[in-house]
Amino acid sequence: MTSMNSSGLGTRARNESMILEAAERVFACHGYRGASVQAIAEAAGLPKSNVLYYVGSKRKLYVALLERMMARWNAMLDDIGEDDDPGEVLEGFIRSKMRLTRQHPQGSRLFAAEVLQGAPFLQEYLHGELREWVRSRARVFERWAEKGLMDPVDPVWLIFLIWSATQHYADFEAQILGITDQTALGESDYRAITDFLCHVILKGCGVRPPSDVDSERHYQDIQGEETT
Amino acid sequence: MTSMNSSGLGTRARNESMILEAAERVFACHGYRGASVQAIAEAAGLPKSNVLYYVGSKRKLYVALLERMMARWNAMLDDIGEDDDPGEVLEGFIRSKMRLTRQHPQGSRLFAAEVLQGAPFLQEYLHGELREWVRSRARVFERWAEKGLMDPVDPVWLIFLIWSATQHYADFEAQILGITDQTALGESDYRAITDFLCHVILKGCGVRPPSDVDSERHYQDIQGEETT
DNA sequence: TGTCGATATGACCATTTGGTCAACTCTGCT
DNA sequence: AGCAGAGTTGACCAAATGGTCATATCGACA
Repeated sequence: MTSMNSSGLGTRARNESMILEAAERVFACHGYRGASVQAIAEAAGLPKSNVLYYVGSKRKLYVALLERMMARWNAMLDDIGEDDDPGEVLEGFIRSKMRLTRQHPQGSRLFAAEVLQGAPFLQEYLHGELREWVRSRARVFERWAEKGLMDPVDPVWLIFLIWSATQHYADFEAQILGITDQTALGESDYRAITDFLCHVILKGCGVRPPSDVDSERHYQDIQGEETT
Repeated sequence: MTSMNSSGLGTRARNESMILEAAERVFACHGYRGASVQAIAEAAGLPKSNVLYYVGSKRKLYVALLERMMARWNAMLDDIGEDDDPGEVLEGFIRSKMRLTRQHPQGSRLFAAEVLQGAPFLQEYLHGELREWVRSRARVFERWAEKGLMDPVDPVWLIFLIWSATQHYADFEAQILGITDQTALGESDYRAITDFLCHVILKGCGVRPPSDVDSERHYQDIQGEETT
């Protein structure tokens, strides 16, 4: 029987998750080089030696965090076909990405920091899995455009537009809070932003929005006017 | 007469600009903490002591770079009024921001890294100048919406959308190159991306595009279809 | 030629870096 | 009680960190 303490997790599991959480914050803030094991240890409330005992090395810790974030991202992706409804698919993509950003802001920033330094640890992933995913989507978008279901925009840039617009609310949170004079973005902010992005992007590439009244009542006041 | 060498600049001016250029690269890549004076010195091809002789300290160098970038940003901003044409203003904004991103990718990344770590050196700027600039724009956008010249979208989020979509092509260049399997984004890429963003964003918030045939022939094939 | 300020740089310093290691405690089992 | 393995941690290391300083060289002008 593996020992269990009051928290319900084994010692190893509990400490490792504390370390991962703390490390995600520190790496997201200062990048790989700028983060020190000492700072991570302090953020986790453990001595440096203990951190290294669990994770082995700074590099292994960093890679583990990146892999966790990529796993979250992959878990979000569902497959699509050219017979699906463009509006539903695009809106679903925007909403999923926004949810990911909201639920894992530190992970999103960690990813941003990694890409900022040239993605030395993610080359393989970017050139492999992710590229294939983007291409498969792009093909479907092109078919939709041929069918007249959306404007003939470059699908890859459309994906990047969605990526950037959603990613922004994690990576540039400090800028947004500074400009809007808030201390945090609340649930209502995220809902409104998501609705805004769905409205502008779908309309902007000529996609008819999905007309599901049952789900979460998407557009509210913004929707309805079609340039009269 | 201040001495002039073969390059036409004084020794000080020449070395300082070399150091600034090198430092921008290194800071953009690794952030403030992750960048070392040694690395900057090597990138500039000078001994570390010489770098510190010119710039005083790592912190002063970093602040100088941020200020230079903010100056570039400020230089880009032109004032607008509610009588201006929404399409022209929005498109001008997108094109200006895209040009800034293209001409100073390292500076853009430097800014991103600074905001990622919570913008400790830019709090004042974000809460002051930049906030007022955003607010003044927002007021004009709202008037346009009241006049029926655009959809009643939240103007602040619209500004952030433009910011993120353009900023993305500097900050996430590694990701874009990885996915599109290129080694660099060329002039034609930037032109096409800019046109794409203008198309989607203007159309997405219900703004009639400016009809200037004379300027640089903006939309080309993409334009013309209005959801038929 | 000598002088003076700007430029250049190696030697050096205290501190911090990632990482190792031996010693220690704790916990469960026989 | 005694043993074993997991967990814990301070001491320690070589390397790198930001920064100082004394010294040396340069170019222009007297």
